[in-house]
Amino acid sequence: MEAIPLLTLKRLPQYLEALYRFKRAGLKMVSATKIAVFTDVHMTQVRKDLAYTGVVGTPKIGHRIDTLIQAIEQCLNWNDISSCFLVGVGHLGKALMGYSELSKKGLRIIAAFDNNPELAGSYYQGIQIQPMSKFSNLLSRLHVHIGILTVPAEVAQTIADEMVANGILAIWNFTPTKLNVTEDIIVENIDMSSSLAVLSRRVAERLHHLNS
Amino acid sequence: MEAIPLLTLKRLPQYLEALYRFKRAGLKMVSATKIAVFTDVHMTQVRKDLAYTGVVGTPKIGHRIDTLIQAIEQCLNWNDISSCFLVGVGHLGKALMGYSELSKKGLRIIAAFDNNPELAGSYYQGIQIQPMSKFSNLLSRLHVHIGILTVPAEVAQTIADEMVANGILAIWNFTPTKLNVTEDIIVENIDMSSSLAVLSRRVAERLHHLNS
DNA sequence: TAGATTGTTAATCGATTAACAATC
DNA sequence: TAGATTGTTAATCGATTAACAATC
Repeated sequence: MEAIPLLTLKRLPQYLEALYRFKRAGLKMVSATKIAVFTDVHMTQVRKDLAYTGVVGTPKIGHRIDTLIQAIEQCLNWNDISSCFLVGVGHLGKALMGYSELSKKGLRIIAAFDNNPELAGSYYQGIQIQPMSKFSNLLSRLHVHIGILTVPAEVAQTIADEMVANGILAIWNFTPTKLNVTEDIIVENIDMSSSLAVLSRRVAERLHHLNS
Repeated sequence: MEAIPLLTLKRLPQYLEALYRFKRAGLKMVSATKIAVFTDVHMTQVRKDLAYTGVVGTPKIGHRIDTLIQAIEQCLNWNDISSCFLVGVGHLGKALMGYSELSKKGLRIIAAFDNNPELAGSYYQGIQIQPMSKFSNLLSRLHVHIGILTVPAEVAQTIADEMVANGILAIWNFTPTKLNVTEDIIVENIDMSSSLAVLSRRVAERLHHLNS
């Protein structure tokens, strides 16, 4: 399994999105150029990125859409479904629990946890909600590697520690807290702050220009 | 208003987070080194990034934390609050409506919109929910530039078009749909897919290594 | 055949890191 | 004074873009 550049990895889902569209539109073949136009990525970039997936196109023709979808999904490991746990059944947690796209991207939430005793035992979107006390037991029984963290910022570190102590391998962190975990734990942050930083600044620049 | 590199911009909120912590811990001064350790960013990188905010530190001493916070917040325009509209009061929308950090980051949701007639007129977290038909009217009256998009993927483009038609300047897009808008509209995407791509791949690589 | 496309090598660009003089 | 820190210039690194030969 060779390394794929981080930025290539981040672009692959965009290509996939484009490919699904083209497929829905009834197309069978696609060129890097077409994908480039759709995704606003440079044509050569697309070609290079696709090369990382191992696909080989045919000159003058392009790529079979199906083959390309397969290759990218395989690259991202979105073919075989990984089970995961979600901790923190607030609005954000529920949004994810009801987000059907997740299973198309290789992730299935098989249990949710929340310390609110009123929720314990209930179901949401077909997923049972457990008290945090059951986390350890279920994790070891169910071979889960990934934890989704959607708790309030104040308890994020505590819950993350608990996840790690129980043997979780990777945390998808939706909280604004920078988690302090050992090197071997994989952490991916959904970073609203950095996105908002870019948005705010660009809006400010725009308004500034309009006024001068 | 000079340009700040995109990646610098994205790191500034991390520094801010660290600075708030240091401040809460009672510190008055901080060095780039300390921030670097906390954020896992290279020391020199931190120094360069801070330079973009215009602050000047004192050799051997470092920076005043308060000055630094001020400078970064100013850079990101998080000092003066921008009003914004949110469209799509599902779980994700509600999560944002209840997210108090937002106002600390210069954003206040002053109205929410949803086409579910049952919600029309009701309040959530003190924010009134309006039918989409009122969008245009309120926008022109209230001087709003930013729209938060938390609708289902299928209608994202339609609602975005509506926002743009009514004069919105920037869209913070929480849907997985790539919005097709004119050049002059600022779009910032919260891209769960690319984050999940990185997570999935890294987990797959890790498991692959463990098994070999 | 000619045009479109591929894959790849070379050139450019931008961002990160290293090195270092200045200094409270 | 010596160590720690700053700000800045130079070197390195990686990613993007340009150029081009190969080809169905």
